[in-house]
Amino acid sequence: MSNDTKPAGTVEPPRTLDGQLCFALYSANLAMGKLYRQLLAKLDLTYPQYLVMLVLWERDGITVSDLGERLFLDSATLTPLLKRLQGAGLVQRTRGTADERQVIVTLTDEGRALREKAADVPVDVFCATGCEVDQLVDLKGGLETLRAGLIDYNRR
Amino acid sequence: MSNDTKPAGTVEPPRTLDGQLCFALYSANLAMGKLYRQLLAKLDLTYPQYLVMLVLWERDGITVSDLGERLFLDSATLTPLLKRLQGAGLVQRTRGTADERQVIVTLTDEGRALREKAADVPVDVFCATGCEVDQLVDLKGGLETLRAGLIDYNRR
DNA sequence: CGCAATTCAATCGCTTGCAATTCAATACCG
DNA sequence: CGGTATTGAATTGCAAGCGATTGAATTGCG
Repeated sequence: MSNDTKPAGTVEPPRTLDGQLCFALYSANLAMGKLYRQLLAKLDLTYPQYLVMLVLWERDGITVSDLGERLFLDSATLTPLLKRLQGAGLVQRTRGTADERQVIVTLTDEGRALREKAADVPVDVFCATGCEVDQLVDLKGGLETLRAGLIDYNRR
Repeated sequence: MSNDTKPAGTVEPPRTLDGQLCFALYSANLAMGKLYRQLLAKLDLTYPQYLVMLVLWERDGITVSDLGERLFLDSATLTPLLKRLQGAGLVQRTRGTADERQVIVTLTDEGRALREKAADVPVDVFCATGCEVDQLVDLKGGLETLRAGLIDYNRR
């Protein structure tokens, strides 16, 4: 569970797989992805597609860039994904009128309706974790702090 | 930072993207991946390839299955990845003698030597997080607990 | 105004991740 | 022993992610 004994006052970075935060993050994310794949199968959504829908259910009619900023993804990932959502009839993509470079992503009636069918997903996820609420709240906070630090660093 | 006000005694699952643990996990993992891509570029390793090397540096000469069990990945992911590592001259793949179904993955001298060149990666990662050690230790523990719960659930 | 710099989305090429399937080798059981 | 079940790795097909580039629209600056 804990690290090896370490000399006081020294930070000893781990050399083992299980000692690394990155692997805990990586593998927990894989496990979460597998859970969502299972839960979202009945909605015919993938996990990233679900995240896009979450954004659109919050704020409909946003640009690809805005979606990307929200999800930390770029157009190389979003464009094909949005085309698949459009193919599934959940989303419409239209060029902006004011600025024709932009593409506005809009929910269809079907896309809006899917929100109800997805309503119990978060509850199912919570149950699947088998964790206490407080623990998950702490975890979420820690992840957000980590993310902020990494993004800060990634932007040099 | 915190959720909306919630009625006492009720767990109210969030409906917003930022309210979801899964998104914190997903996006922190993306940010971590970007950091590793940057740090590993000079080693000509991808992030998953680095994780494989971490395992091999701990225990050389293991099967593809063992690797998969350790990393929560299957042969469909590992086989092409290992072929690329072999192409890079870091790894050798040989059929097991006792059981010819198995493939034993072994480090080459070059693969072993790479360990030294990768020695400072964990330190760099720690610095990049901008977090306190205690915070990261807590986070790692929380992620491992979450992972355990999810894996338990995923196995029905 | 006119032209260079920037921005936005799309595209290409590559590497994961995984469900489903295949094929060979081994284990199991009557 | 012989045949079936299981196991291990590989393969196929698809959906992310992302670096790098492209092309078109807009901005900005002299």
